[in-house]
Formats: sequence, structure tokens, C-alpha cells
Amino acid sequence: MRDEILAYKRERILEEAVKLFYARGFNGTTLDDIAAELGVTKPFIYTHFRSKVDLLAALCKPTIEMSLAAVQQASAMPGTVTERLFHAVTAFTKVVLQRQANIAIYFREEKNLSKAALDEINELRRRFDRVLSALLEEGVAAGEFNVPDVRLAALAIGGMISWAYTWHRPSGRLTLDEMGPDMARLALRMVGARAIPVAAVNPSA
Amino acid sequence: MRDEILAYKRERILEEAVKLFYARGFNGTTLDDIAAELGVTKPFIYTHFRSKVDLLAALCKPTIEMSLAAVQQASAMPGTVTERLFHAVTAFTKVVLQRQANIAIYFREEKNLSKAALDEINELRRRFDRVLSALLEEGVAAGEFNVPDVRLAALAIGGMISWAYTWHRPSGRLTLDEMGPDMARLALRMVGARAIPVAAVNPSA
DNA sequence: GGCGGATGCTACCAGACGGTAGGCTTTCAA
DNA sequence: TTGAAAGCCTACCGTCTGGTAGCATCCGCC
Repeated sequence: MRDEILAYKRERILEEAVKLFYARGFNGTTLDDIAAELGVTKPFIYTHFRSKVDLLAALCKPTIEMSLAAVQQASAMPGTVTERLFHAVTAFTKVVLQRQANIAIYFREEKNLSKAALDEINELRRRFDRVLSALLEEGVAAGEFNVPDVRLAALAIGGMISWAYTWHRPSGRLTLDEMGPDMARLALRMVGARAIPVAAVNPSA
Repeated sequence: MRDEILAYKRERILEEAVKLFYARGFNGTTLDDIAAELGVTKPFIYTHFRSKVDLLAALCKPTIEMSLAAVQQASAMPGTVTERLFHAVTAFTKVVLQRQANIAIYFREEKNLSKAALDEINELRRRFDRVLSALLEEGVAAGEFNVPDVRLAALAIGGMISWAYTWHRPSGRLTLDEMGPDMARLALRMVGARAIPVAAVNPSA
């Protein structure tokens, strides 16, 4: 039970840090700002995180892990390659939009991460690209896709989705649930898929 | 002639600032660092720029202007909509890759810009999106494209290209001149264009 | 040959901020 | 009731760095 409270406090610190880093930038936010927002003081934060940079890593890494997990799961599903790519893009889009602030912070503040944290995250990103590339490769082999340059297409798909963190507004025209499939259909067109699913089949995950 | 020297000095400061901001981040670079790299001192920089933030804006804004100009020019060319979109994407890709560091700095350090500079740049970006959207709209009207959601497709195309600043390496597999047309072909597929140009027609611009 | 303006440097300041030492209060076990 | 440990705060420090004041130097012009 004590551990749960500890974990909750940690979560709250992260939550507030995300808000402020997102709004004002990492260097534009002081630890005193975060503490004030929580109604505590700076040393309180230091009982949960080793340093400001540690805090940054703690709010970036899990989000990148979620992105990787999303495409990995979809990639391992049963179904045609087209269906699996559809689900992968849909799920990844969902992660990007749900964790928009974390994603934005990661890309903006990369230079502030410790070398160790950066190495770990870069490894995750490499695996992400490999999963996506493998999926495209498989689709080409199965005759479902037609892609001149698989690695480039994987980067293009990853980019077009990731980019959504720069322009998506939760109050905007498209809801989070619409955007996933919409993006997925665009991606499928890009790889020359023939049968494009009209709707997602798997609402979980 | 004196003005040319003045302009040259300004250019050199910007050049070195770009290198350092790109490598170490805006806050991770001191004005003393930049001055040292140039073999001068901090007050020298202040004779050419009002502040560190001013320096940042001076290296972001022209690059965004170049991006806008690229798509505007291509959009106004003679030729089919398909050809014009092809050129627009090719030219934009070229700008992103040629000014990779500036683009990266802009997206990473946005929060460090003054409100005034940010407003100006945001206006440029809106115009960029409008030009791209208008091109897609025109393509749909002409029956050349098939796009369910024009604004989304415009953002997707813009994103997939912009994103290249995160992964492109000048020493990488694809050269700058290959990437433009490759990206353009991916974009044309995404909008359902039928006749996809094999090569660029216009090597200038 | 000296005068003035431009140019760039030395030296300095002040504020901001990450991080810490040490003490007070509260909680819980015995 | 007491002892002790956990939790959090007050108060502080040292450093870093953007920005500036004022001086030295050099060049061209009268």
C-alpha cells in the first residue's frame, strides 16, 4: 500500500512536469514551478527523482516503449499483412495522440537527455523502424504491397504519423478514434495496398 | 562594399550558431561558445544581433520562408496538378534536407522564440498548409486525385517530408537529389494520382 | 600628423536555478 | 508515552550565462 502511494506521487509529479515542459519547454520550466503546481517544494521532487534530467527521461522513455509495443502487437496479430499494417498504423497513431505532450517533449528536448537514456531510446526507435520495415517487406513478398524502397516508405509512414504531435488539437475537427483509421488508409495507399479495410476490426489494444 | 562585409559577418555568426544549436541545443550553447568558434568575443555578436533569441529567430524564419516559397513556386508552374504536386514535394524535400539543421532547430526550439517571431512563422506555416491543401483540392476537382480528406492529406504529406530532418544523414544511402522525387512519388500515391512522373522535369528552382 | 569614428575586447554584473544540508513534524510500533 | 524513522520543508549555496559599460586599437580623412 505504501508503495502504491509512492507510485502515485511519482505519477503526479510526472503528470505536472509533462504539462509544464509541454507548455514552456524543459529549460523554460523550473523545478520550483513544478513543485508549486503540485503544492509541494523542490526537495520533494528530489525524493522521487535523482535530477531534472532523470525526470525528463522518465517521461519520455515509456512513451517510446508504448509506440514500439503498439506496432509490435499489431504486427504479430493474425490476419493479412494489409490488415496488420492497418492496425499497426492505427495503434501507433493512437499512442501519438494520447501521449502527444510526451512525444512532443521527447522530440524537442532530446538534446537534454543523458547519453545513457538517449542510447536506450534510440535502440527502441531502431526496433520500431525494423518492425515497420519487416511488415512492408512481408507485404511486398506476399504481393499485397508494391513499394520501391521499403526503408524509405517505413520512414515516411512513421514520419507522417509522428508529425501529428505538431498539429493535432484534442478539440479539433477529427477525434482521436477517427484519425487512426484515416491515417492508416493513407499509409496503405502509399504502399500500394489493394484491399483497404474500411473500418478497424479490433477495437481493443 | 562595407555593407557586404557586414552581411558576411552576420552570415558567419548564423552559420556557426546553426552548427552549435543543432549539435548541443539552444540552451546547451552559450554565446561564448559561438564567439569562441568564430575566434571573436561575445560583444561582437551583440553588434549584429539584439539578443540570443533574436539570433534564433534569424536562423529559423528564412528557412520556413524557403519552404513556403518552394511549394508556392511549384504550385504556380504550368502543367497538370499531378506534375505540380510532384514538383512541390520535390522542392520542399530539397529545402528540408538542405536546411536540415535550421529546420531541426526551429522545431526543437520553438518554445524559445519570442511571441512576435513565433506569430510571423506560424503565419508562414498556415500559408504553406493552405497552398498544399489548395493543390490537392484542385487535383480532386480535376479528377486527377482521389482524397477523402484534403486537409488531413496535406498534413500527412507535409509531415512525412518534414520528418526527414530527424533521420536524414547527408552521408546516407540516398542522395539529396534522389530523395525529392522518391518522396514525391510516395505523396502522389497517397493522393491517388494515376500518372506518376518518373523523373523531375524541372532541374532548376 | 593628429583627430574622429568605427570596431571589437576586457572585465564585470545580476539574476536565475539546480541541487543540498539540516531540522521539524508526524506517524507508528512497542 | 516514548523512541525512532520517514517525509517534507526552510534556507542556502555555487555556478552559469545573457547582457553591458567602458576602454583600447586601428583606419581613413582632413
